[in-house]
Amino acid sequence: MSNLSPTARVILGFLHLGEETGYDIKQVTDRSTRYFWGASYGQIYPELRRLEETGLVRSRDEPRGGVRRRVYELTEAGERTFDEWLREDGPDRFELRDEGLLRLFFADQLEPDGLLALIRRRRAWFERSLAEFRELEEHFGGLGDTTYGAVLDYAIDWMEWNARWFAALERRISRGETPRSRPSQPGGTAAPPPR
Amino acid sequence: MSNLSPTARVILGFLHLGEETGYDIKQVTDRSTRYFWGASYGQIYPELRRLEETGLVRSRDEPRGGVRRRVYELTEAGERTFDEWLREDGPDRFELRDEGLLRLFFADQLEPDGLLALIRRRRAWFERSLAEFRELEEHFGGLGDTTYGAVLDYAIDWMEWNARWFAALERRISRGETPRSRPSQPGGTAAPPPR
DNA sequence: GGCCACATGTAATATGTTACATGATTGT
DNA sequence: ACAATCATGTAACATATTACATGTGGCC
Repeated sequence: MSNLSPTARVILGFLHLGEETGYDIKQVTDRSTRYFWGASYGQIYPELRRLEETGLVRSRDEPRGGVRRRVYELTEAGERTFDEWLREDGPDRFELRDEGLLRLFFADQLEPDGLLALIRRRRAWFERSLAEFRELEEHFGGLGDTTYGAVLDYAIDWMEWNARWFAALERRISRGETPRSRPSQPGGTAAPPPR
Repeated sequence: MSNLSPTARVILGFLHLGEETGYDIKQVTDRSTRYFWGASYGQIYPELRRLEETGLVRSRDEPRGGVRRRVYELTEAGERTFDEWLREDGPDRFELRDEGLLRLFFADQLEPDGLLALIRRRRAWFERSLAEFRELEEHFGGLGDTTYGAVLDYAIDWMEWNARWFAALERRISRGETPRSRPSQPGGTAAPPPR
């Protein structure tokens, strides 16, 4: 029963991967897990000290020149706890806060043009997101056959799927059709299989 | 510039749709917006009073027998504010907290069987979710050509897509293949962890 | 009598972001 | 000289969940 806070997991994970300081962890989360599990300084630094009290990490001062710098690493207990969490069969937290979806949910009072604008903005947002993830992929140069690479694949596929879904809805609305096309799939096309 | 808190939007939306009491709003969010925008009593009741102070809603006591009951409705200012929010061109909050994805991200240290178990659980979770949404659809008997019906369609399609994506990943791993099927970068077998 | 649904509310707790304060080093 | 980056940290605020307290009315 690992009683880790969600942020603690991110921290243990990145210490495991070799990150050293709280600053490092923040930098790397901002380019990776941010999209499904963020962390701010206000969480990271206090959590690092809690983890040290619990004995899951240890630290030492390792200044770079005059820059104060505290380097952390996992203890054996930390490695074990992290590994246990990875294998645990508990329910995974899954939470979404999506204001665009909320708007669409309540959008029946909008005239077609208003609705169309809303959908168009959403599709555009997903397309920008997609471009962002593709840049990330390019920046990291492939990431090899790693599971974090697979997560990036997932993000890219997901954004593509979203862009397509809302493009299909957009077409329907702009043709003067109603927002639902059931029982057939949007645009008549089934969701694309993962590559 | 509507300065509504997210929960306030949900409340205005459901009052607009005809819900009356804080209790009603909680019931209906639990069967609908919960998946992308939840609300608990601890938010709803205080928020209703704040909205009344701001003049966006008005209320009266309307007991049912001896059961105390406070009925709310939108004022004109409330309707206007809500409509403005629907049309606003601001950025929409989009936040995801997905522990399963976090696990997959860090799963490189697992042996194939451990990884497979993780993926299988995730696929199963999406399949249960899908069934849940389908039940919802059945329960509501179609929902007609409404935008909230379209949101339910979206949820169903999305869960289907997820189940399929992870089923594909599962197949790859169970065949002894690597987690990624993308054309990988030339020269690179094992890329170093992100630094 | 006991349980469930209706109905309102608060307190404690958890979780998290933002803004700010501090200071060294590196590059322009 | 100044901006950016490295690096640590805290305080204030925002947001939200959970658990609890309270009570009516209907049903078996």
